[in-house]
Amino acid sequence: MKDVASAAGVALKTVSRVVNGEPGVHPTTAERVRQAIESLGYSRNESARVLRQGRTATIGLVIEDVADPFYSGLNRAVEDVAITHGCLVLSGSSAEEPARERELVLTFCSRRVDGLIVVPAGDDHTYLRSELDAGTPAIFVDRPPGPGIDVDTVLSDNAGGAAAAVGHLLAHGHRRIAFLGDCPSIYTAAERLTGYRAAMGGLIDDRLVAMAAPELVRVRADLDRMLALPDPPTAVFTGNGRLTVTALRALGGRRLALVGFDDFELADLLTPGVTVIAQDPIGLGRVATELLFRRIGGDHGPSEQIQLPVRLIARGSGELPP
Amino acid sequence: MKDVASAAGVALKTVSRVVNGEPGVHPTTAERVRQAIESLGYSRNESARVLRQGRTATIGLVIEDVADPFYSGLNRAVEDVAITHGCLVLSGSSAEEPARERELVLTFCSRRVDGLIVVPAGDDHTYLRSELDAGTPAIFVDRPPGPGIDVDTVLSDNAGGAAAAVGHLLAHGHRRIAFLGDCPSIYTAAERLTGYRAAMGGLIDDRLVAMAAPELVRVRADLDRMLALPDPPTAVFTGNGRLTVTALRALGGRRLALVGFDDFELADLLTPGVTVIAQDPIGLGRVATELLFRRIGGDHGPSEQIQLPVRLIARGSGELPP
DNA sequence: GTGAAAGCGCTAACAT
DNA sequence: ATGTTAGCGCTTTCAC
Repeated sequence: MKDVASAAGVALKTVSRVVNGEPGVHPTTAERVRQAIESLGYSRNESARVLRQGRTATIGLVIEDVADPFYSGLNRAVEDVAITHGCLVLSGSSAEEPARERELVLTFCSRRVDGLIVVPAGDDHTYLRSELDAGTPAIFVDRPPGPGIDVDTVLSDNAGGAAAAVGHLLAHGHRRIAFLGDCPSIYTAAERLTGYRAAMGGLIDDRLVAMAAPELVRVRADLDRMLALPDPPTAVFTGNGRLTVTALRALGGRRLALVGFDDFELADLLTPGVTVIAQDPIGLGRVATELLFRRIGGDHGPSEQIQLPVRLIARGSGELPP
Repeated sequence: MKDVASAAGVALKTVSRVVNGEPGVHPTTAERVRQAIESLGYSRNESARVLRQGRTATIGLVIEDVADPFYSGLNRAVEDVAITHGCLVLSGSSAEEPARERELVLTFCSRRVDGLIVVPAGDDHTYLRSELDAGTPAIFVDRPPGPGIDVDTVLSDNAGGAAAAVGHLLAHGHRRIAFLGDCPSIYTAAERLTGYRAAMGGLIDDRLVAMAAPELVRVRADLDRMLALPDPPTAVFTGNGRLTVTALRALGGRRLALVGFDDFELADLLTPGVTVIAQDPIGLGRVATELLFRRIGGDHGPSEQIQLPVRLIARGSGELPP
């Protein structure tokens, strides 16, 4: 910038004004400066600007896995909103490991991101306390923070969606409805179990409930065990997208009514089409990011807990008779 | 840092030494400094460090869409390699728009990223010349740069894969093989057309070749037109993952042998399973990022053009008889 | 083993 | 309309 200034025969500040489009520069001078910038191939050093202004024009996004279709859709929505605010997105995958989540968040903070969007992997977020106090806004998405941390939260209606799934199967005549959920330590899995239980009421049979990581071997064993019961399930509710796919593989040809939590591409092309409770990952990302920019903009109102609706999409598998 | 120094009763520089783990600090002093850091909740300002050192420990990644399964897999691979080098990843979606690609790249450059990984949307990359000259390494992935730009490139064997797909269908007795490709202006689409033509040899019939964006209405019209010919195709080769899925939807129940470029989740669960030419998005990302870090590390050897193999996965749809 | 001073490239505040 | 000065928080250099 100094070189540009001397090349254009003006002071540093004038170059700064031109670069930032600030008013109060004579058009002729401005043009001269622009020429100098062009011929020297100058481009402003954002790091220095950041250091001075305190704003990085960057937000940090921690998700479970940037390659997961659910989270990558959310990622895209975050990016699209960020770009309208002139912000870039630093993203990282926690891989469902609390330590990695923490490390990513703290790294983002040391880079002085303007705000954070976090899909938490762990349930202890006390490490965030000092950053929040220091004024870095954070929004939790998909899952709430651990106890004692008061931040904005954007969640899907997990329990309601699960209840709707079960209600749909009940309405189609099923009474023996199994639930395959993810590890109960994961918030969403626990919520969906709650919704399942509420909707099943007195029909609950614990032998029809299995909760663990979505591994093919494990899911196949669970299904085999349930189907070998004297009164086997006639329908199954799977607790997330990966479990749905794993269960379909495990079922092989066996036809069982099925409703899955989470929509996925090609659900309509399978035979039968897969009935799902569709979350709105793009909506989650968009709402969270808009809220984040309100906070960055200085909105210090009480923390908000937003819940987004889910919707049932009937495609055939959930309408099979018992 | 100043506060920490005075709290610990030492000079600024000593705090810096402790923070950076530099040698030459008395253990007792170091401990006192660490206590001060702890109690003040201090964390180093990376922006200032960057300003001073010139390294941002950040790389920029421009892909078509962070939400696309192919590119999000690549994104994850880039992240995983970057993290082993202590780097974070700024990612952005070009949405297949050259202007957006350019803007993202230049924004990343003005933030002084240590390196760039680009899936180009446009074919004019002269705007990168000055950045490359300034020493910012860039790796192009999936598609090569426009003319006159000499950078490292990591591509899949598009033509070879397409030829293998057609060869597979020929081996199963097909002679009337259609090709549904993406816009021919996209490098990969053009390469795959080349491979298709080479493998078809004298069997080429231009009425069986259609290239345009993967929209359901258009793909359905193309297929309908081809299937209404006096000698309709008995097989189709689709030029990318989205076209494969769109073609499957457009075909509805009609059984036609099919091989698709790009693997996708659930390809094995459809009936019949979908035979594909599988690219290795994770390999592309990993190889590109490893090469990038070699460049960042000071390797100024001649630019490399790397081609990754693809492999055919037979699942049923490509083995249907004519 | 420790510290003082200079300066990275920029912008904010205050001249002129 | 333009220029001057100070300083963002850190690392580098060199002195103690």
